[in-house]
Amino acid sequence: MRRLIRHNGDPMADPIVTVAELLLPAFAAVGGEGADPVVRPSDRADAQANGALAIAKRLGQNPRQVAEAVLAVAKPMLDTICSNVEIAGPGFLNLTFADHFLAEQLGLAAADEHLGVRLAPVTKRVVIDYSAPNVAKEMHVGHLRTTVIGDALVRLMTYVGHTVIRENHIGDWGTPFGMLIEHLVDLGETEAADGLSLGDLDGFYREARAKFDADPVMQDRARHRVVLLQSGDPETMRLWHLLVEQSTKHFNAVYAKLGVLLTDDDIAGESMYNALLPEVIERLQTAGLLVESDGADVVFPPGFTNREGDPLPLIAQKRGGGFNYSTSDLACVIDRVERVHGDLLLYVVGAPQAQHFAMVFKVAEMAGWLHPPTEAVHVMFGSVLGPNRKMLKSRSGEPLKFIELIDEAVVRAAASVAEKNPHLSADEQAEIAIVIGIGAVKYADLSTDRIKDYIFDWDRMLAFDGNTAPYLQYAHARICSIFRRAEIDRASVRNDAVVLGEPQERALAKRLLAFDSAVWDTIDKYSPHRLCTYLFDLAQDFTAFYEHCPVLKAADDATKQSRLVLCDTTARVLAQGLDLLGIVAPERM
RNA sequence: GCCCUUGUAGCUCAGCUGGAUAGAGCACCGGACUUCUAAUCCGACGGUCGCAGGUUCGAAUCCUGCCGGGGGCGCCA
Repeated sequence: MRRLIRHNGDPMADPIVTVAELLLPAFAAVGGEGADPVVRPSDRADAQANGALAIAKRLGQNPRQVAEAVLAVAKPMLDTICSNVEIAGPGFLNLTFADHFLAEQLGLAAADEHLGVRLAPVTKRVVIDYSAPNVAKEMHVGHLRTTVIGDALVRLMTYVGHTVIRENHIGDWGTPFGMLIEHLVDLGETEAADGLSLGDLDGFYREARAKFDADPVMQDRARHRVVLLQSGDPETMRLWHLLVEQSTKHFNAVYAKLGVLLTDDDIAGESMYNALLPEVIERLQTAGLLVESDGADVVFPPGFTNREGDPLPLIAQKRGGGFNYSTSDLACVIDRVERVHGDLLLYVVGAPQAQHFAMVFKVAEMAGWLHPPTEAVHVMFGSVLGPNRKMLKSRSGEPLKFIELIDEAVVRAAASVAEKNPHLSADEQAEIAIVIGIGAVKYADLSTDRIKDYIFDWDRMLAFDGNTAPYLQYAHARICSIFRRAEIDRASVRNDAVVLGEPQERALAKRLLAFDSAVWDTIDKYSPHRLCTYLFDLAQDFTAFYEHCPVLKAADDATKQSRLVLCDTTARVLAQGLDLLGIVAPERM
């Protein structure tokens, strides 16, 4: 990958970052080592450095004088990239970038395959746990957020150079499998396999559950079958595998439709950790953490209490010797640290499990399995709500199936495409409808702060105005249209000179250069909505530019070439940004 | 009861490692298509940032308390 380098040897970056680095020595000279310039985008100028106020407070000095002292040191450097620098208010340093600097920086970004986004200074092995559907159950809306957010994080981490290990922690183990396997036996393998391959996983599960609930004989058989499963009985394993196989076919069909990166190679189901579970107990025992309580073997991590205010245990081994999901998640930590050698473990799991993971991570730390710099993070998220602010359900009251969700999105998008752009061929319309429909669903999910619940609203997510995928995709398609119409090769303009005249050109250039910060901000907080907000701002800046600055009919050739660079770079940032979210940007729509 | 999380414009949401007048979008109102896709743009309207204290030169942002929403709190995952 070709990377462009700034004069100082560092890769290029957002000008805000560049100027912050530039100011660092001046602030250190006045405020002492490590004094933060606190550079932020400003509506009074291009950037403002607020660091003088903090220094003044710490040293008990007049903030304006501190700002002046900083400026005295930094002025020669700033003059190379700023057209105006002034001290304002109580001691803000307001910085206006010189047009030639922005133009030059944009030229570098345009020529850069990585669009000016810095690579990670240290490459980590990032293990990302996401999606995690259950075997013998259909994927439903409850898997939407983990799948979409997790996949975006995979793409983001990969983009900045980290090594990413995807793990799909499917629910393929545990007591329900006794019942499911017995039901399979009752139906006969061939018939059961046929039924399952039709995709009626939920029907199969429902029948098994009904039989189990009604019939004590079935309960006995199921219990016995669980024992066989736990002990690795070959015939039982073969039947179990049949269930897993049919289910993963279904998962893969969903992932393929959605454009999710997960494959069979990423499956790291609960069953995988089964062999490790006794070792977890042994190691907890050795570490002296295991306590017997009510017949179960538990660990009491400090800081957790129950209803009565008593210490809350993490149950490692149930009364009677069985294991549970805590045991499994502890094994999982061990595996990801010691076998996979992950430096950063991300768990993209819903917010209700916050306490569970806090306890698991705590116990893993106490046992010495998890220690800095290795870090485990529960990337939690809120629920998807229906218009009534309750959990989203289908008409029948069941959780909305994933396949139905996708299909409806595509049908709705197809209606819009047919209405707005009827002259496209049927094939092309169908293709675009898929990209728009699925993009809309994903974007709606990613564009709000993941920690909060959000209301699932078809009309809003498929609207062409506002912070939606179609709006961004449309901006991208319009740019492609310019090049198509003029028969200009996109790549051919990437080394052309940039000239910034109109305010819309300048605003667009500044925004394009902020892609770097947007990507990193998103990664630092594991919050894809930050990238969404950026892309929406970019699309708005672009359409403003598009309305005010004719490209192909620009006044002179230099302006036209420069605007083509702006257009091409915008399209690339939009397409790349959407791709990082797992969304496709079509060339026409 | 304890813990976690959340409360910003009529609606849906940004902003929350404290910074100068709180931002979008939708809806509503007024403009702009013989002009690179009007699936768009420009403008106007609209908020005691749940309430009350505190810290600070400065608080939507940090701290405390209260009120409201959601979730969790021993052998399901």
